[in-house]
Amino acid sequence: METEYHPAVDEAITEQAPQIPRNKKKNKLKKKRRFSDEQIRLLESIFESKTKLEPRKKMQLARELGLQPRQVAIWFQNKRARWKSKQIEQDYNTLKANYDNLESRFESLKKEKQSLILEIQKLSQLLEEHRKGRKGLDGSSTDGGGGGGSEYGEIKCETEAEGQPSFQHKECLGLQTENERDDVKQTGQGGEEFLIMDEYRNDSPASPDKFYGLHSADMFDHSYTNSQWLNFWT
DNA sequence: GGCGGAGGTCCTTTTACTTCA
DNA sequence: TTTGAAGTAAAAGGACCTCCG
Repeated sequence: METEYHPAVDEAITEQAPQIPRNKKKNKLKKKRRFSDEQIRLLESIFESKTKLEPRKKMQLARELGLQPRQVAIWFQNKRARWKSKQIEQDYNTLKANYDNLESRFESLKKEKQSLILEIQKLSQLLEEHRKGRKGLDGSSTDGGGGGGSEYGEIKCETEAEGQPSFQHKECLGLQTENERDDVKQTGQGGEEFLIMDEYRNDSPASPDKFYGLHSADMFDHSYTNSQWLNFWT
């Protein structure tokens, strides 16, 4: 709360800048008055350029303001304290804003993670159903056409990267013939990806980094603690 | 190098004053 | 108009540090 300054009152003070008693208890009649706007303005302007006063400058300033050098020193002292607490408040606000920002990013990533998990579950289920279907048809079909039509119309092979099955692609591998699948297993191409899917299906605690093929530490602030990440992924 | 005084800062508390319900 | 609570700035007091003789 800014208190209003009364010039009339102040005139009395600056004229007779209080003799500062070291022991105020012995001087009950001591008057304490606020500094004038002009005095404050000058003090503030000096403070802006330098927060600490050299003794010489202090004497000079005291003369200019009609104050005791000690009053000037005390004003600077109090001003530094006020300035510091303001700085702390500003720092707090900045940190809080950063924290809030991170928190909202964290929440949206959590949601994204959930929807990806659901998607994976759906796809795994489809894959499983398809495998069962293929087993039932074994011997009755020798179609080696490379997985043309399918009852699972929603799964489409969108990329065909020269025999290197992509993540999407391996779902399509499930639609290929047993022979082709065996080829993939033998060459090891895409094998680990099947493994990952199996791990996921078996509810094993597959590492998310491994699963998504990236490192969380690269995506997020390194200051995030292990336990916090653990909470995130569990 | 250790000592003590002077003078400075920082931190906490007290005091005087102002505002407002 | 008076009064008391709350807020604020000025000042005091003490701990600590540095410099200097």
